[in-house]
Amino acid sequence: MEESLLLSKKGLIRDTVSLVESYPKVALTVDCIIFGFEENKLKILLIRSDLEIFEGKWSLLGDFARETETLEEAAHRVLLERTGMTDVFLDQVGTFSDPYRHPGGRVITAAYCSLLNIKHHELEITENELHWHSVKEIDEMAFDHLEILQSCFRWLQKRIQEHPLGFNLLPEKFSLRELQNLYEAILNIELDRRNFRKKFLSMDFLIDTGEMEEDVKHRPGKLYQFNFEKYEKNKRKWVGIDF
Amino acid sequence: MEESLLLSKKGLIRDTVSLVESYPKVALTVDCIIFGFEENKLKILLIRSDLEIFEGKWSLLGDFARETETLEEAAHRVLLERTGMTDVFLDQVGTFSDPYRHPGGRVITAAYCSLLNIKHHELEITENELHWHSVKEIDEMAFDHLEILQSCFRWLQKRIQEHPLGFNLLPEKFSLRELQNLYEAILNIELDRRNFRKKFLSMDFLIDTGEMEEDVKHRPGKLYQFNFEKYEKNKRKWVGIDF
DNA sequence: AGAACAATATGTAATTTTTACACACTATAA
DNA sequence: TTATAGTGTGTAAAAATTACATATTGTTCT
Repeated sequence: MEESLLLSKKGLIRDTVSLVESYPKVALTVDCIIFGFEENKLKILLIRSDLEIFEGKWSLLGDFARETETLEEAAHRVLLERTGMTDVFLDQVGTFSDPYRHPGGRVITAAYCSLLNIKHHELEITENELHWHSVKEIDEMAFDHLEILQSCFRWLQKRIQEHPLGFNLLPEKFSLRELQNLYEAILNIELDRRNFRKKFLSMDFLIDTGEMEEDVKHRPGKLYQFNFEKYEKNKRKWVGIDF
Repeated sequence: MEESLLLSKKGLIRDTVSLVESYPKVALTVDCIIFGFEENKLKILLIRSDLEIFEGKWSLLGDFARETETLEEAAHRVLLERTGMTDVFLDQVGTFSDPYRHPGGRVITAAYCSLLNIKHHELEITENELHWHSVKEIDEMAFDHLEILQSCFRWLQKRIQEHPLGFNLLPEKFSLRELQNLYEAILNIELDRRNFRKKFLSMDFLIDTGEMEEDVKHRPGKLYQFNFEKYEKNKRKWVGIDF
């Protein structure tokens, strides 16, 4: 084999830049699926689509990825730009690549899930009618965003049974009832109050704050905190929640 | 608001094509992580990298995605081109987007996992030294492929405990011992023979073929088949394997 | 042919986890 | 003061998991 600028003696590719330039290029975006929990309902943060073709339809928070950032960084940036949040849990759920999913041409999008506490994050920016929607009531969206949402919802259902992610949706201090409502709402099942309590207390990462609920019109329940430290330490051994 | 070609009266974007054209574009590839099982070891199909910068290093089977195919279609195509297989299970595991993961510039890659039976798929094409490698022995790869492999391996470990995917790695007819070897190899644990048998038989999707192992130098075991139909039917109720 | 060997096949008792409940307690509201 | 609607705790039965023992059926060695 003759040596050249493109190929080495052994026929290996030298000019990787030209190689990459020869690939077809596509637009790449991230979409953030931001879950919250309020009034015992799972909610999601949406904006109005700003495309005429989707006039009136709701859309996920998304943006194209910049040249020098990872998709995860892009998702964090979108989250920051839209909600002002930093330091938040984010997980890649999937990448959606139907060539015709965007009316303007090929756009691939990576979906990132985030769970946050609605009360802790008052919406300061409400451009494009940004606000919380009850997940159950959403039946139509712009692009393939309904499909993406459903995919993320299934992911969440599975995830909260394996990891105590749900705590990110609750206030710092919460009652066992609130925790149970969260699980019931997301999994769409009813759970036995006593067995639920037993299960979570036996996992041993709830801290009794000594405080009680206030402003409830019945006997107030104890308030707990999530022991992140203990959870992180015992993570390996911990297998799941299993309802 | 003035109506224009770009914007509607309400300020909504009309020209979606220009919108997408304004996004930065990146090269997009798929990489196939093809697992197999042989000699009681989990294996993966690799080729030699054809980039000089990675001379001698091993690389996943990958290719850029074409303009009109989904990533999943691209993965199926790669699989077909490299192994001749059609009709195979494929699952998206994740998308890797470090801006510097490819020496020639930004290339995003989506990882797809596939499990197949090595004996059923003799390698006809052996270009680029395509062959099976023991997963345990791989400690260096081209690009970020080692990271991708590890990510897929963890995915597989989790997945075979939730779904009977492992059957795709075995011959059509297999003994319980082979099945146990598979689980032990992938999960890297030892399982009690009697309890393992009990667990799988109670799941009730193994068909006793009536046939026995041959060419073994000890008492031959029964051969079973996986009852895909029954599994599909009871999927919803079935929660997992749980070791 | 017979004995040693190396697996398969099956069973069972003890333990742990899950499930299905009952009842006492404490705040609010009438 | 009492009814009501929650919280907080316990417990017995059922189911699942675990830790084992023993019988069976081939091969191999002498």
